[in-house]
Amino acid sequence: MTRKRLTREESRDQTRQRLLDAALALIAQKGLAATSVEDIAEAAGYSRGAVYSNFGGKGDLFIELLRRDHQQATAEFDAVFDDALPIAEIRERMRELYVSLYADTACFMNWTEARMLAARDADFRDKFAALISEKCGQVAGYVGYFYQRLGVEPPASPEVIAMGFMSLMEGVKLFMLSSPLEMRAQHAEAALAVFMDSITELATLKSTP
Amino acid sequence: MTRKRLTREESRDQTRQRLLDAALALIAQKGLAATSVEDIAEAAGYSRGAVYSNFGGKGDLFIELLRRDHQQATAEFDAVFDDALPIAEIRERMRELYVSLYADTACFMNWTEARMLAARDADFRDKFAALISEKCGQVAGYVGYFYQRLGVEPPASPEVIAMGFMSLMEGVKLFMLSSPLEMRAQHAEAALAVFMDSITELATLKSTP
DNA sequence: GCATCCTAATACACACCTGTATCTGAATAC
DNA sequence: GTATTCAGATACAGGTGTGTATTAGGATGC
Repeated sequence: MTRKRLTREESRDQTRQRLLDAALALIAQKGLAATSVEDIAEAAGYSRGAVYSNFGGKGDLFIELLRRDHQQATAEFDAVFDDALPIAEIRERMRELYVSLYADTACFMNWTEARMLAARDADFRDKFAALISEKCGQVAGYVGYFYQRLGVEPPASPEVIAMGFMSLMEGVKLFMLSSPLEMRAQHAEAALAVFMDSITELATLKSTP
Repeated sequence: MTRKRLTREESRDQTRQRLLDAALALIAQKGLAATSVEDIAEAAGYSRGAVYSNFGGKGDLFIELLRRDHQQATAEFDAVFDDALPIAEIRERMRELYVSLYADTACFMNWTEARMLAARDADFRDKFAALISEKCGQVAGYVGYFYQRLGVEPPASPEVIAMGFMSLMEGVKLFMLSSPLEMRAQHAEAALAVFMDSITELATLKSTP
């Protein structure tokens, strides 16, 4: 019971975080359209007024949710991407990070929901673009770094490889969540391995002719 | 004006097809949740009564829409997959079919919407599974056929390769529609080529050691 | 040509959501 | 300790949706 007395600002931030947490879970579960402002507020332990007081509305809150998630991921990403570390260490940490990110189904569902929204709504697409652009840059940096370390000419620009990689991941994950009987976890791994191994094996073969 | 006088059954079928066509376009554009029964009926030139008279409701109509699309794709698929034709001919026709299917954005959006729904709703997932299962079988058959003709051991089961292939396609397409500035058409092609070429090139290399 | 049947239109009852406007009570300032 | 400020609750007005029950009118059968 040593709960610290919160200042106004801290309290407000706590409210925002709780609302975002509730929205994360609910939207992942029911979808953005099926989730009402009331649902979110209630799940967070507030009333609708709290949402309108803290965000412009449901759409605004959703963007904020994506932004927060993106920032968190960026922070974790940056922590791994440290030039001082040996390449093997970076690779291993990156693999762990990827596994943990990939396991987060709620976030995945929300990003996919966002993609659908972006495909349909030009306004949202513009806001979404800023986030995706950064994310692409990060992954492309990682891809370029590894091809450079390997001393192999990449089969396409790092940006293109990065986007292909992300697309493959997202496609496999959505397939798995929507058709779990067809695409079991082991199949997903195998499918990813086929594509990834082909690329890396080919790169390795070409690096030592 | 030689419009044939329709029998009741023909008339009813026409109504159903028009409703499905309208739903196809509207749901692709606005999403399932944001499309009301009234929207669909009105776009098709009917009133809501027509929908409830022909389908169980919006959800039922959506499943029917997917089923119809699946059947059409199956028919086109079967037409190409003819053992009597030389392999090169099949390959070329398959490529054309794939390009035309891939270009159909409205259908793609609806299938992706269906995937999201399936990921969230167990009941829908079961109905969806039947369609996806068949589709996977078709593509897997195609994959197996080609590896067999090539005389190369596939790097994974045809089913797994098929699902990986489908996931990649869908992932790239969704990326392109949601982030058109990042993933332009040429990038999408390049990204697909990287993965596909790696696999086929590797297979070819291994077939002639 | 009349009775029947069936498709689709219309009317109704109910539920839900949004956004704004107003209010309340607790935190801050002096 | 009183006044002020602000986060969040509550009330309200308006709009939209669903599914069912009823109705109208053209197609079918005899």
